[in-house]
Amino acid sequence: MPELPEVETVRRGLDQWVAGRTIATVEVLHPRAIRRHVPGARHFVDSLAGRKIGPVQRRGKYLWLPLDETDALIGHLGMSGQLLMQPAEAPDELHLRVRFTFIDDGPQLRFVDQRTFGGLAVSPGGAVLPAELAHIARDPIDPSFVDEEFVAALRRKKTEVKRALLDQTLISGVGNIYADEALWRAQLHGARPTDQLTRPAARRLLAHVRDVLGEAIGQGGTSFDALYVNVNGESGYFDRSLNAYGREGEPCDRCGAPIRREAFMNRSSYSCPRCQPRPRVPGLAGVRR
DNA sequence: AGTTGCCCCTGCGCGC
DNA sequence: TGCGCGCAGGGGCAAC
Repeated sequence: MPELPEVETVRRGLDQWVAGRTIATVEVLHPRAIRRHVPGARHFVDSLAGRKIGPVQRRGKYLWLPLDETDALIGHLGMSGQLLMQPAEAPDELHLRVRFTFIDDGPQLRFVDQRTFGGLAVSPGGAVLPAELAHIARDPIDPSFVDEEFVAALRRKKTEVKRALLDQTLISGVGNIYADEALWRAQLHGARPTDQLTRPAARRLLAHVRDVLGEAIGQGGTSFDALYVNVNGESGYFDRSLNAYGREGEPCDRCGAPIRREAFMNRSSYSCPRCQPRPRVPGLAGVRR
């Protein structure tokens, strides 16, 4: 569920609550939550106890907590993961997977994940940038993101533009909601072939991606239900600003035509049938419906 | 080598 | 009331 704005909101909260604190104990309540930590649960627990956490980092939808400026604890929220700060006396959440306590006896850090697509792992030597995240591109909020490199790489691809936006090795942090929102703003249908986009069109799309992500961060992300909340259990408010995602049948905020929903990769895409017409003569990438 | 699908899970809302 | 189906903010990896 969480995309860049939601993960960034969690990162900021985590940074306030855990940076500078030292882990006392770690409890793994579900093995799937650390399946990416190959050496196993015992090793995971042992390599975290006594470690001091540094400033919380993010790339795309991944988070990491530097440990003593050497290793890192990597986290991904998947579709339903939460990182929550809780007092020790708070009852265990139904889907509590991993619990961290600290030597200061302050609030616990809890990883809660209904669908278990998320997970945690320790990255040896990963404090600056975990090697496990080397394949993740920079996100468009990152000051080191190079716009013209993205524009060129996008236009080199032979795929549909929405698929490209979701490709975390090309541009990270964008998921199903914000891809649809950026495409709505750019008035592009997601099935448009990337190699037919002009440079100006690609630049406009990138600007809209960056804008919508930034605005959503300002609202604390998008919450449709209790599955996405920040570290204090609070919802975000960007759902009020959505123009396309989840709005099937509602009037387009630009032209009034009813927003359409189309099947896309076992999910859905939302767009305006008038502002975002399907590509006319489909190239090879545009045949699929 | 680049691109496309399948699959991993749990829970909720809907229609019958 | 109950059950089956479709659907949900993601991504790794096998198969083309």
